[in-house]
Amino acid sequence: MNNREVAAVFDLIADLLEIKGEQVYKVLAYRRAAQEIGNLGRSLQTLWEADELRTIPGVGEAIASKIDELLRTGKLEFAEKLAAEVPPGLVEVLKVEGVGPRKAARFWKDLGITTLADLEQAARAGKLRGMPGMGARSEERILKGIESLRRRQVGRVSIGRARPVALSLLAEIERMPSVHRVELAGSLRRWRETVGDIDLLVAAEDAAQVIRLFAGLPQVDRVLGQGDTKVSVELQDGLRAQVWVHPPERFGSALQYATGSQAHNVRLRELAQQRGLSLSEHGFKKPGGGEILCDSEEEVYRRLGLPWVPPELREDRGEIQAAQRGQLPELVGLDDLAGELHAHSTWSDGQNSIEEMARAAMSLGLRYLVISDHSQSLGVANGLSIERLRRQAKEIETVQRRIGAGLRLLRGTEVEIRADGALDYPDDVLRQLDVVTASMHTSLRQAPEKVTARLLGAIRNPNVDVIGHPTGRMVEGREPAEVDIEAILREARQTGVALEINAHPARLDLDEANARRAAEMGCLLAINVDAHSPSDFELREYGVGVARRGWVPPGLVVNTWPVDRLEAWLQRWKQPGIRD
DNA sequence: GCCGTTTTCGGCCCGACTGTTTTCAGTCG
Repeated sequence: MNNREVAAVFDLIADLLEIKGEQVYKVLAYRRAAQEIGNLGRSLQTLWEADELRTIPGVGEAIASKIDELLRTGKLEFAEKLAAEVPPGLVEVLKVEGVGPRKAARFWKDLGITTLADLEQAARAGKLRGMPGMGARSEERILKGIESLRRRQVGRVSIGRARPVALSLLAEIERMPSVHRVELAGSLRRWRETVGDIDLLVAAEDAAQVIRLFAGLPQVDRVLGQGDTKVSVELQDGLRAQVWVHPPERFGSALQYATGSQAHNVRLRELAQQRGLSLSEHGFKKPGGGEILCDSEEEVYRRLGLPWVPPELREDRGEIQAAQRGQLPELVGLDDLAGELHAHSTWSDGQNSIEEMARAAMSLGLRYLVISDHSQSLGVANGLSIERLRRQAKEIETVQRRIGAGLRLLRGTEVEIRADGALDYPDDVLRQLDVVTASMHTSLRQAPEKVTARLLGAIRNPNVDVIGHPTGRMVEGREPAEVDIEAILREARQTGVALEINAHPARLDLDEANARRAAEMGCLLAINVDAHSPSDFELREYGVGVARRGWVPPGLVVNTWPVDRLEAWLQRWKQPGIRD
């Protein structure tokens, strides 16, 4: 069983226990464990073998022994007994908006409802309105919730889809009267790779007006909920958005609250309690009455004795302890990126010429650009034969002369790691290139040993500088190859090969958990956008978001380095005495 | 079920919104 499968079991247990009416803190404990395991960034199997399960936060004696049973037998007796007690179909019912564990349990015990279909039927037949606290409007709401659940299928959408929509909403709100300031909040501001909904935080005097105007925007399909300080809507394209409006003098605490994560906020509120204060989105409440207002986030953190914590770190994954010790990591930023190591042109499957790509990179202030078109076996992407690769080198030279010294063009390739593990160009061809990125695009579903061996082979080839999108995962829709990521990281650390954080929002590979593990181990990384057109350069910020969420400092990212340091690294095997 | 510069037992955040109620429970983030 892999991490995700184990996490799913604990999430299921949490749902079932909740319906059963088990005490909430037990339920929370299972959820916490599921979340930690899901974000572990290293294989649970490895920790299990080393008898280190208890080092995972939120994993104590009971959960550790359940993990042990799962990894040994692939099953969990506790979960099976629970599933016999509480119908697992109710888990779907829980996903309906407005239905929580209490109602789900009532539906089941009073009406025998055990599936989403049962619930729909009962609501249509008007059987729910007799229950305590429920009337005809509740039935309507539940039917709408079921419809919406089916339409949305998956709850979260990729950040690449949500962010542009969010920015356009933000621009609309900025134009509204009495608005001082608008910021993205929630998981978008934290740069999570998927987001549940778009959260926007507004500082304005006239909250009622902002809420009214927002609810009336043409993009809004329907209003899900509306109050004095917030409004929640579903947009025409199915995305959901939530807007909070607070007066400017409370903006800091409100932004902090709306940014989350929930787990981070819980920790902060505990810290506030230790200081005899109560923290909410409105600010701090003092015990005898009286308030402390915070117009900036810095002020919120300062009152808790902490430096400001970057939103990307706010997940309760050690950032609060690090802040208390004054040891928050220095994080790589978009401005740190000096060059791009992964760009395609019309020579393979890019949409623009080398010169167009170069000029676009220059206009963004980049100092170097590697042209890395696909290699010969990747026919679908018009991969370059050795002959075309040679001719391309001449064009790169020509373009370099035309554009001048402002941008250094480097000759590269994205060489295919073939299914048998061999690289798609012979070593003497690779040796003549400045930067070699080796990637897998085919046979990603090979057995773990095989696909890991392919990557290890590429890393050990002294001509290879970067491993491109190492696991082959796609944010929406494709699982990563089953690579032994620990082994890959160890080997990359050993050889000085950089692992790519592919910044394209469809990929984001390495993901944040693997990026964090890589940074912990001191592996070199490269934040590359894999550009196929000039506009793709704009997407680099998504890769930076992943890196920051992975606590990656700028020094480990090779394309933050100036060109002379980069070149010294590229020459690392060519110095005599090394690796002979 | 987890966890400990208050504790190995007794805690474990805080408020808005909804729908149904005359004061609140449930849900959500």
